[in-house]
Amino acid sequence: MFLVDTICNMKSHSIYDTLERLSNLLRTDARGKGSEYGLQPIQLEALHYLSLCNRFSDTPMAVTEYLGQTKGTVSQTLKVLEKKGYLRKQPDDNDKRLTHLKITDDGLALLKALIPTPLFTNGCKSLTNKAQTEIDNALKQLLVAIMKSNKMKSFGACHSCYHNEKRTDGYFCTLVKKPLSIEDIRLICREHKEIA
Amino acid sequence: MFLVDTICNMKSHSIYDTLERLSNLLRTDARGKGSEYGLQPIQLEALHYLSLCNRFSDTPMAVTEYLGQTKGTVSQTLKVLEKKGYLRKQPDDNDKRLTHLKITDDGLALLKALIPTPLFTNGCKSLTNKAQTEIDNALKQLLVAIMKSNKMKSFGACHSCYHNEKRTDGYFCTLVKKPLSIEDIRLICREHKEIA
DNA sequence: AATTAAGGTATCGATTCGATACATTTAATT
DNA sequence: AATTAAATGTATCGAATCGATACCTTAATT
Repeated sequence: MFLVDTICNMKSHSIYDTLERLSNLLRTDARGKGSEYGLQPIQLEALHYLSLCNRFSDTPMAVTEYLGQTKGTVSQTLKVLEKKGYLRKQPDDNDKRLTHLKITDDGLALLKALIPTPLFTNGCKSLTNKAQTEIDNALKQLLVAIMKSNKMKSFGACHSCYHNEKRTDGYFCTLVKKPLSIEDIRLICREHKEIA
Repeated sequence: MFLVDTICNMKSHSIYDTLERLSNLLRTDARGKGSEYGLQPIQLEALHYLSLCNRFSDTPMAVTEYLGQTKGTVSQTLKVLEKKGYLRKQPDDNDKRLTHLKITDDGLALLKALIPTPLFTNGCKSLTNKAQTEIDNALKQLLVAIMKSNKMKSFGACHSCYHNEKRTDGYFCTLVKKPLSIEDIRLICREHKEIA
């Protein structure tokens, strides 16, 4: 195993190991901080997603796809968040199957206090701006590589999306056929498709 | 929030978000692959740790510290792994409180098949060696920064440990007061202390 | 010898999570 | 236009995670 790694210069084991440890650190910290508010890690992540997505991607199904769980599980998670007053449900005007999930002010305040977690913020503060930028780029590169080679939904922002058109009066999504604001194109979308 | 990020060139939000997504991808994949063998993500991670640690760090308490859980939880995890035949418990010769956890051949075969997960391996294969090295370094840098600034146990390998001495006939740990082999100093230790 | 600390197990309750079934609404097909 | 298929969302069940607590055994300390 080690021999093969050396010959092929495959770093996948090393990258995986480090990522697994970072993942555990984050999850443990999120669990600790979230428990002060009676929230589980997955509930915090769902709320976090809702603070980053656009108005076409704030439904239970979108959360389900983003978090890689089943819709039954997500349904329960959302019920808890709603009961605690961190989000409210809002029926869609046109499609009666859809429910939009809107974060409340309490929810936003919670996220601001907990994300990124203190443990993580401390760590980043000790790094130079240059190092932070390099780490940021490296992580994004890895994420894109994994998503592309496994043909997964990218959940990128509209500004890098195939369906987004720049027009004289702003932006326009050719998929949902609606105009997009400056705010919109910075948020992530479940229908995102990377520009060829 | 965004304004502050720009002024201070703080990438912590971006890094956190990407890391959270990568973490979810890994966990979801590990859950899916592990379930084919009746194993949960945390059980796989415990087994994975035991394949990386040295003979002074293969106890339930060490696993507890590494995974950031409580010893009760870990006790259950280990019971499952033992019942499924992926590890066996071995009492310590000197300290009757201690139990060493030894991975079986079945356990090793399982890890070889599941770690890194296919999703992850696919992603890495699409990257150049140079990119992989950069990502590997970036992740390690981030991990060390977080651990140092939060004064956490490093769980590094002996070759970078304060307690490890190079001697004429090999290596020696001045903490546990025992000689170390070439194999030993490549494994991670719960007592690891970074050289000054 | 008595006390304290450490390693480990057992048990409980709240929560996660996948699987399944179900209801409602929309889209597709005939 | 009527029927069928697909998509969204909820409810329920069982297995498993996880923290908390209590408890036992052994080692270290006083």
